[in-house]
Amino acid sequence: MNNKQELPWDNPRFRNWVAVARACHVLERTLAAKLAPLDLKPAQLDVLMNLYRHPGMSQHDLARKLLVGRSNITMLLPQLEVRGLLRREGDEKDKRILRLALTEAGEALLMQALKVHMALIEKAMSQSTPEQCDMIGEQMRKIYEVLKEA
Amino acid sequence: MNNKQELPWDNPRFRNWVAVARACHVLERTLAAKLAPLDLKPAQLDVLMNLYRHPGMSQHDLARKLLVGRSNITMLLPQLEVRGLLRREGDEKDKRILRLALTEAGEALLMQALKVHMALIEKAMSQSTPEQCDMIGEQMRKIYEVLKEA
DNA sequence: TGTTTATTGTTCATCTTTGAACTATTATGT
DNA sequence: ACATAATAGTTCAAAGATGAACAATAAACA
Repeated sequence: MNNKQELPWDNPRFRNWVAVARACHVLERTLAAKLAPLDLKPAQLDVLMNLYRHPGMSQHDLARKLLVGRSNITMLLPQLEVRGLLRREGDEKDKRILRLALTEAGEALLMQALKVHMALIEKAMSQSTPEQCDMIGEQMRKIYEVLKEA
Repeated sequence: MNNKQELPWDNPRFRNWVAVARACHVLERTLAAKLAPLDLKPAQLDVLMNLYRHPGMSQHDLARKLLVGRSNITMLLPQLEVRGLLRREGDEKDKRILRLALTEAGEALLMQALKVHMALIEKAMSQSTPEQCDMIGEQMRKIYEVLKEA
């Protein structure tokens, strides 16, 4: 009963996805190290990035964008609010909702952090042609869509 | 001073990498949900997979493979050892080293978990042609190599 | 040999993340 | 209007991950 041929490691999709996961993991850890001088963690940078692009979003929206629980956001935001990087103001129509936005300081720190992030990604993907890079992004967006509602 | 054109979101590499990270994140969370019935977490599955492929490896080797700290391994292994999924035996030549290997039960559980993992990856990457899939894996392995020694 | 340096694994304090239970507010349905 | 559902955010306890300090062992080298 030799079922070695059915092992995942012989399957290209499996092997290649493992490579994706490993690349993600190592890039995340490298980013954490490079962000340390700014006293910022990857999760916090994700928050700042999303608030920059979607000012006025609620904590619930933010949690969904970041693929984390709402309680995680609750624990994460006060640190950034105390540092004066973002504002939270109650929605006037719906008193349950807190609307989030970056402050000037938050935007300034974000720009510094983005330089670091950008440089790292440039370095990581410097081996890919623009066509390869776009194709990768396209496939990954498909994967996200397939799994989002699973 | 309009520097919008220099923002990362206008950079294809940045946008595409964000898609990679999101796909990774959502697949990891989906995997965690699908592994729950086996009482196994993704990190534990990673351990079992590595021990299957590299029986006799040390905890230090395992930590490097998984891109985590040694202390993480120390905290992770006893749970699996108590469940009878793996063995730890001291190396005879070097008494510092503990050699790791799966038990029969560990191998059996791994096979079940791999079915789940495999099915999920198949579903996620079903939209990609074999050529696209291989190219993605190739690029990701390059990224890993570039960042490994950063 | 004897001393210093490196390596392996553990411990521990700290930080992060998670999910369930809870409060307050809004929406729905009768 | 009133009761019931659903939603936004918080709290809290438990689990996970991290890195520094440590003990035991091995390696390097004088």
